[in-house]
Amino acid sequence: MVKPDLEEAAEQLKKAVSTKEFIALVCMCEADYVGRARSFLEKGERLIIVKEDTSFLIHRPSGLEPVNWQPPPNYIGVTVSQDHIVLTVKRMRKPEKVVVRIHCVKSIFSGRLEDKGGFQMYLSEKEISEILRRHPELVEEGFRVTSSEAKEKTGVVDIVGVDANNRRTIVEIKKDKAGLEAVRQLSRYARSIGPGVRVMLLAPGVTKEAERMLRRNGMEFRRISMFDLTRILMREDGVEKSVLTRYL
Amino acid sequence: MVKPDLEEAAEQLKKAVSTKEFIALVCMCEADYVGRARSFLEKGERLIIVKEDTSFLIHRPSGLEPVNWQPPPNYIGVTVSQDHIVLTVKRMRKPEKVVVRIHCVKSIFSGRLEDKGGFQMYLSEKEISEILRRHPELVEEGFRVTSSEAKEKTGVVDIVGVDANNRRTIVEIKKDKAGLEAVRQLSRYARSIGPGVRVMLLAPGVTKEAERMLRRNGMEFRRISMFDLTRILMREDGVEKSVLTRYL
DNA sequence: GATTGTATCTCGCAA
DNA sequence: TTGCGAGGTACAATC
Repeated sequence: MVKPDLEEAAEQLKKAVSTKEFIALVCMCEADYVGRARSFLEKGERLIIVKEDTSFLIHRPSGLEPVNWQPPPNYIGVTVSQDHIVLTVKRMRKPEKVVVRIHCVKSIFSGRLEDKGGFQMYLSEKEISEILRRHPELVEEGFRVTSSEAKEKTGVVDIVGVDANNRRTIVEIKKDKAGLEAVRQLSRYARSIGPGVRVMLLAPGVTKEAERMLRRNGMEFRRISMFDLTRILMREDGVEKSVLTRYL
Repeated sequence: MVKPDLEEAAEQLKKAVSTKEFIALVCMCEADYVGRARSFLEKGERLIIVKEDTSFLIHRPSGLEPVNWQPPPNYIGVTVSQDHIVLTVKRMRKPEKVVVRIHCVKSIFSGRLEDKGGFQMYLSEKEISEILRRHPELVEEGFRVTSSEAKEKTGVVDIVGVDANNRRTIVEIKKDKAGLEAVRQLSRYARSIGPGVRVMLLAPGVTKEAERMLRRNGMEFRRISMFDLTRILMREDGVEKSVLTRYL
C-alpha cells in the first residue's frame, strides 16, 4: 500500500496511459459524465480502473456495478492542475465522455498484466442448445433435430426439428425460469413460422403468468434438468468432475 | 506498488475480509464459477475486487466487463495452502459460487473507503418524463398531463394525458433511437388500455422497421430534441452550465 | 454502421 | 420471496 503524493501519481499515470498499461487507482475523486445522459458524482473515495484496451471504470466501495464507466476504445487524457489531476476519458466512436478530478491518491498500481489464460463457459444457453442437438431424446422421445440456431425473420430459434409424428417443432431454451418475455419471443417465432407447428419451451421452470400465456397460445412447456445436462457434459467433454461436483 | 510475499498477502486478506474492508488485488490467479452456468478461467494476471458489501469482481487486463463476479451478499472465505491462497465467494441467497486460487500477488490494497458523495443523473428516461410533465407543450400544443408513470397491467406508461381535442393520449419516451422492442412495448400498453386512445412515441429517432410497425398499428412518432430538454434543465435546476455545455 | 437479440445480465419496485 | 420491467445496460451476430 503506497500513498504517493499527487505529483508522483500524476507522473506514473501519464506514463502508464501513454504506454497503455493497466491502472488501478484508489483515490478521492469526483466525476462528471456527459453522453446518453448526464451525471455528476460528488467527492468520495473510489477505485478507478483503466485497462490496456482503454476500458474505463469507477467503482464505489459498495455495489457490484460501476458508478461510471466507458467501453473501449477511448481517448485517455491526463492533465495536472494545482491541487488535482484531471483524467479525461472520451469514447472514440460515440459522443460520450467522463471527466474525473482526482484530489488525493491512496494507492496506485500500474503495469502490464500477462493474461493468456483461456476462459471456458459451460451450460450457457448456447451450450445447452448444443447438448440437446447431440441428444435430441432429451427434448422428447422420437424427436429429431433438423437445424439449430435457425434464423427467422424475428430472431434466432434455438432448435428446429420434427417430433415422432413428423410434425415440425420449434424449441426455445431458457437457462433460468422462463418469464413473460421468453413467451413473447417464442410467440413471435411461432407467428412468423406459421400455423401447424409445435412450439416447445424448455426451461428449469416457468412463472405463473408465463405459463398461462403459453397455454393460451397453444404452446408447450417442458422442464429440463440442469443436473442431467451436467452429467452428460461430464461424460462427454471430460470436464473435470471434481470441479463440477464440488459445489453440489 | 508493493509486491508482498504470499503469506503476508494472505494475512492482509484475512484481516480485510473479516473487517469488511475494500480490497483491490492484482495477482496471478485462476477461477472456477459454478451456479447458473459453469466456467473455468485459466491462470493469468488480473485485478480482483472485494467490496465492503461483499460484492466481488475479477477483471482481466482488457474488456469492460468482469470475467467473473458475484453480486452481494456473499460469504467470503480465505484459506491458505502451501503455494497459493484460496478465495471463496459464495452467494447467500442463491446457489452460486466462485473459487479463486491466487498464486502470486503483484499489488494489494485494503482499507475502508469513505464515500458519501451523492450521485445525480439527469436526462434518464425518468428525468425526461418529469421535464415533459412540467412542460406538456413540448409533447404537443394543447396537451395536458393527467398522470405520469401510470401502472398498466403490462408495465408502466411514461405519461398519460389528453390532447387539445380532449382525446386520451398515452406517451412513451425513449432516450435513444427507438427500436422494435420499444414499439412492441407500446403496442402492449395500447392494447391493454383499449381502442380510441392516441399513442405517441417520443424519441430522438426511430429505426426503419420500428417506424413501419408504428404506422401499421396506427401510432405516432414525434421527435424530441435532447438539446432543448437540456436547455430547460439548465434554466430550471441550476445545473452547472459549464459542465453541461463543456462537452457539446 | 445500423439493427436485433442475448446475458452467470444487475437493479429496483411491487405484489 | 418472486416476478417483471428498465438500463448511460454491454456485447455479439447479422444485415
